[in-house]
Amino acid sequence: MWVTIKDVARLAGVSIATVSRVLNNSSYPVAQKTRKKVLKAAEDLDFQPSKLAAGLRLEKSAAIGLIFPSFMGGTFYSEIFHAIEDEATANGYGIILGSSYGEGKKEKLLINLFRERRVEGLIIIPSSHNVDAKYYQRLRKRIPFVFVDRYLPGIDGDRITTDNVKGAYVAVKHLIKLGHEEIALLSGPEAPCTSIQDRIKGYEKALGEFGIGFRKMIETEKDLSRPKKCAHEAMISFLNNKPGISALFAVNDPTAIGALRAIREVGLNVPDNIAVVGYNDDEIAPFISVPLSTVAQRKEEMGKMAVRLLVEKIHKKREISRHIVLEPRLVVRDSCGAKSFSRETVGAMSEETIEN
Amino acid sequence: MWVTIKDVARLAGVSIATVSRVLNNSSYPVAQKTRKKVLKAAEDLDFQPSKLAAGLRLEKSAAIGLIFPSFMGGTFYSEIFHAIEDEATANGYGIILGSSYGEGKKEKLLINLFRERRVEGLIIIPSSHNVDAKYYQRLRKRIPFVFVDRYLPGIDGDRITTDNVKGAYVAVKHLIKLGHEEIALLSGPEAPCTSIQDRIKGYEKALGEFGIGFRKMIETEKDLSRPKKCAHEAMISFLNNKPGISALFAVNDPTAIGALRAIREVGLNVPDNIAVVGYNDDEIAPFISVPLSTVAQRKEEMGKMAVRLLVEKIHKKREISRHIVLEPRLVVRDSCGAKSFSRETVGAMSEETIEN
DNA sequence: TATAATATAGTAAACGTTTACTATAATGCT
DNA sequence: AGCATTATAGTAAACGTTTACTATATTATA
Repeated sequence: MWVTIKDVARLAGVSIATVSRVLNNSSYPVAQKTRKKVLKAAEDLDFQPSKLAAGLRLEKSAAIGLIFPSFMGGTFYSEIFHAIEDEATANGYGIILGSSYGEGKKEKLLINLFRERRVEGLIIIPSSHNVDAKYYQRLRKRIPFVFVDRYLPGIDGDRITTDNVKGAYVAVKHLIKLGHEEIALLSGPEAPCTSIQDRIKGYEKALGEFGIGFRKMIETEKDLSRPKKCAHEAMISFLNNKPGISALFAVNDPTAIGALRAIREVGLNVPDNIAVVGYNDDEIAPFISVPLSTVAQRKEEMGKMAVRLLVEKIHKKREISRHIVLEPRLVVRDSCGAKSFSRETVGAMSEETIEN
Repeated sequence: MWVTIKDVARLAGVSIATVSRVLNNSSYPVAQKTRKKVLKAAEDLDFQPSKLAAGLRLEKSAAIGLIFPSFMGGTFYSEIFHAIEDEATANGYGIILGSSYGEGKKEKLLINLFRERRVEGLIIIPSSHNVDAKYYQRLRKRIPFVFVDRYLPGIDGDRITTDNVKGAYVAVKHLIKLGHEEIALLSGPEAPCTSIQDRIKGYEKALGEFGIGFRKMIETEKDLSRPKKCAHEAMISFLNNKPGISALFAVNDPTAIGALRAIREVGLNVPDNIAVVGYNDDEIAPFISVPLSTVAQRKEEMGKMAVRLLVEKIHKKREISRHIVLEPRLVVRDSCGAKSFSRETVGAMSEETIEN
């Protein structure tokens, strides 16, 4: 069925060893004219060397596995994905992809499938539902992996995250500075994961620091594929109870957008009646009716660094785990009432990357 | 490094043939107690059979390759991707993924890489830039593939698309029926591909049918990763020239959203000054300031059918090509001034699937 | 001219599976 | 008991590479 190195060898009138050497341009000396014959033959036959066979022989697949919850939650994961893909390609790795839908079970299944394909490492945005911690303990000894965006608290291993406590803290503090005291928090459709939990901590921290007693968490339904709808519904029923809030911190932009719509629908105005801040700085944030203030994450860096950490680990250049924490950045637009800032202002936070 | 069938055999005290038979639960008879021993041993060793080795031996990788332009253009491709993934998983196939960024060159590169990995088939949303037609002619004889959403005009092969001429036609006709005569078309950041070209045809067709002479195409920059920004900028500079339009048909939702923002910014109102219709029915469409009227595509069906077509082809159940054309559906919301329709109304178009 | 060194090419084993073929033990039938 | 049949398990070849090792031709050196 497929053209093999043997076919090329026959056509070129040389041995398969020679073909292999030419095609991998190995350092082994091959006469120029032989080389040309081989190249010509390979070209003529449209030869594609089997990575299955090479992988078997070399005991490396040149592939890494990626596990994402879903691509439906705004552009956040998409941006990370593209960064990972670019960096992986640049490093000669192919990508095998699966979605966990936030389910630990599906995640474990995917990991096992990927292991059967002998991926050399895994990049995982871990689920927070039905997670088998023991499984991960065991996994760590068998294959390198890196957590991105979130992590599993009990599990040691490389990870790269944003400082979500800080991000949320800065966002909420900003609201407080604007004079808000009744600030609610809207959580998204994902089950509580570290990144969200940390944002909640940041929210609590800011409130606590300013001695604000008012706190309200709005929970949504758990449909990962329709984050805006979930947020919209939760918010509508929340607002119907006249909660008397003047500001809202949404744990991500899709959620914020669903909320924005709900606020409008009950006849209120953003930012005058309710100020809103989101999280992620999705591509769409500047383009909605009231441009959304939000906490930006360094998505591209996240993806890139994830691959680099992984490659480091694969090449055994390092034994101990690294935790990279990226700085968030508050982006103030109109939705939190800072109209004096004009259209877009970047908060004064440092952008340096902290490693620990 | 990895646990092999040999290790399992040794631990269980049987031959590797037996292990293989048990683990694949082949029809070949194996004594119950032997089976148990093997299963136990495999479990204890956390054995993962190598798909590289099995693939080599069986001459099939149980993987398919996916090529998307990018995941940044709204949720359209994300939804298709998830549908493909689900259906592929259900059929026992793994997914290898790459983004072409709309570039024929990158696409070709990816296809070759995927072939080296011996994918059994390809699902491609083809680029329209730098495409090597001859390459595809040749490819067709070597590996099954299916085009989704768009296709390459000269190339015969399976494909599944939406009837884009009709979709655009219905959308524009709807605008005309509302009394609009100066309707502009806003194209997106992607290079002209069949799906967009067909939408343009549908636009022309509707205008022609009603004897409307006014037609205006607004072109945007070609940055696939920032569709809204591209649309926004193009639209701003378009509106600054006081073009005197009363309606806009945007070739997709991200573009429409960028335009909406631009319209607002120059002090105009949607739908009163300018009515807008988009295309795709992205998840966000109902949630923006003015809920977006748009043409819905059957994304899930698209993804599912793509896998089914491909699997059919892989199993050689069919020689001739199939073209599946899905029906679009106009979803009328507020952005085109049909406020009498209340919040959301589904157009009366048939939903049946036409095959030809 | 004989010999060492070098350039070039080929042979064969190994990677981890699956499976056709072969071998042996257990059972059924007369 | 003797033979055919069946149940069960093992042996070895093959899939397409890479590469250590071996072989030969060519060139350099004395």
